[in-house]
Amino acid sequence: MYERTLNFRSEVIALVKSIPRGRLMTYGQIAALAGSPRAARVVGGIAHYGDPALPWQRVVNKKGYLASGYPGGRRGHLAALENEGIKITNNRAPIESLIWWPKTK
DNA sequence: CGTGTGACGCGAG
DNA sequence: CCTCGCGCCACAC
Repeated sequence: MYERTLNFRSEVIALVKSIPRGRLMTYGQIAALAGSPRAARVVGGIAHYGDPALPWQRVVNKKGYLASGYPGGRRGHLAALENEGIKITNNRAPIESLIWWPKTK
């Protein structure tokens, strides 16, 4: 279906908005839930050019490392995450314990 | 309207 | 263990 692409952007936005404070999701995870498991890059693209008001600070890469293009750089990203109670060590977040799954238990 | 780049991820070598 | 390359979609120019 050709409306898959339109849904993709909407899904990504909806997913990002649904991430609770203090929780994290990965780009690949969001991409997969939005319908394209290998479109992690696209999520990054939406993050940069899309709606800046969304809580993108709760989105990190699979290793838990911070985003380079975040406003203020990794430093700004780090500050935003620590502001939510997430402890960052060496530019990396403990995603294993903070990862958030919207529909999974 | 066509092309390039990007806040990523994973398989192969 | 490491480095390299492809895939994916959106958005800027």
